[in-house]
Amino acid sequence: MRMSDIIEEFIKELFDEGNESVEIQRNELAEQFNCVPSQINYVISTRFKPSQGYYVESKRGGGGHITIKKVSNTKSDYIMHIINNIGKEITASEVDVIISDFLTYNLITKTEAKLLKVATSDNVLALPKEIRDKLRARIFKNMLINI
Amino acid sequence: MRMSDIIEEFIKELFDEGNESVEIQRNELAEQFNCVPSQINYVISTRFKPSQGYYVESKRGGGGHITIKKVSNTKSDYIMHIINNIGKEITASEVDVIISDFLTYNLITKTEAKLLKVATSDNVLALPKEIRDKLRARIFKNMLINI
DNA sequence: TATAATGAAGGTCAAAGAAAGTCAAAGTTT
DNA sequence: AAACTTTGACTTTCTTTGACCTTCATTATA
Repeated sequence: MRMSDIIEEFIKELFDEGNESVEIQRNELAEQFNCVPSQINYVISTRFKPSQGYYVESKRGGGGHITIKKVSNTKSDYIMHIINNIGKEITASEVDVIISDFLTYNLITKTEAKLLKVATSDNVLALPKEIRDKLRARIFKNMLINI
Repeated sequence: MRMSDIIEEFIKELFDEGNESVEIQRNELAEQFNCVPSQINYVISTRFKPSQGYYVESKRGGGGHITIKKVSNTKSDYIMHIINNIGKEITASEVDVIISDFLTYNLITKTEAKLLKVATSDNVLALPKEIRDKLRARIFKNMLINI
């Protein structure tokens, strides 16, 4: 196992004790794992990225430290925003646009995309248009809430 | 016997110890069998294809490795069987039972389960019962096909 | 007291190293 | 001849390392 993985694991274990944020000291940690300090930076920048749900702060100088916080994904924020902006009705092609957006930004998996799409497709929702677009909006919004 | 067959056999033996996935190191293995590293790629791409029930992941760089996973293709079989046995209508509670079954057998993720559930729930499908159960069956079956 | 020096952190970046991937040519089998 | 296998040169990706930079707190000095 690589050094970076070991360090990553170590830090993640610190979160396991129910902590929402974890404070480390770069040099201390580097010494503990017998690696150069900058390797800690490498681990943080590859394994604790915002896209992975972490937010990092630090302070230099005497008594400096690095604080890693677990953040509730901005993911849901964006999806929430979309949900709030869908009205009472929505067409299949509007849904399509939103889904490919989500895919582009990696907010949903391919399978999830397919599920969203098929559950809101015209074929499946074989109903009169007035009802269909309303129902689609309801289905879509409710599914999104559960992503 | 060809080198490729020997390597194939060797890897398959690793699975015999009940492992669901096997991790190898390309260079190490190549050295062990006295062949060039790229031959390992050849073996993997000809003998461990998805169509043969395997899924391969890898990582380069220091401590890199290749992970070969056996994928249960009973998955789609079982789901297919369920799909074929859903009639023209289905109730929310029947859907519930099927979903928790799938979860139990790890055929779907939690998110997928939630999506299936919400897209077929009575709340979302606020329609007269005769239409509702038919629509639900259509939505559910079509979603399942896409899992 | 205001400022300068010092030391203690952490940050950056690029080079070196370690694997794995690709692809086409050469060799074998069928 | 067609299909499959072996080989190796070259590429891409990820990790490790180290030299040098910036920031902050504390202590010494004008």
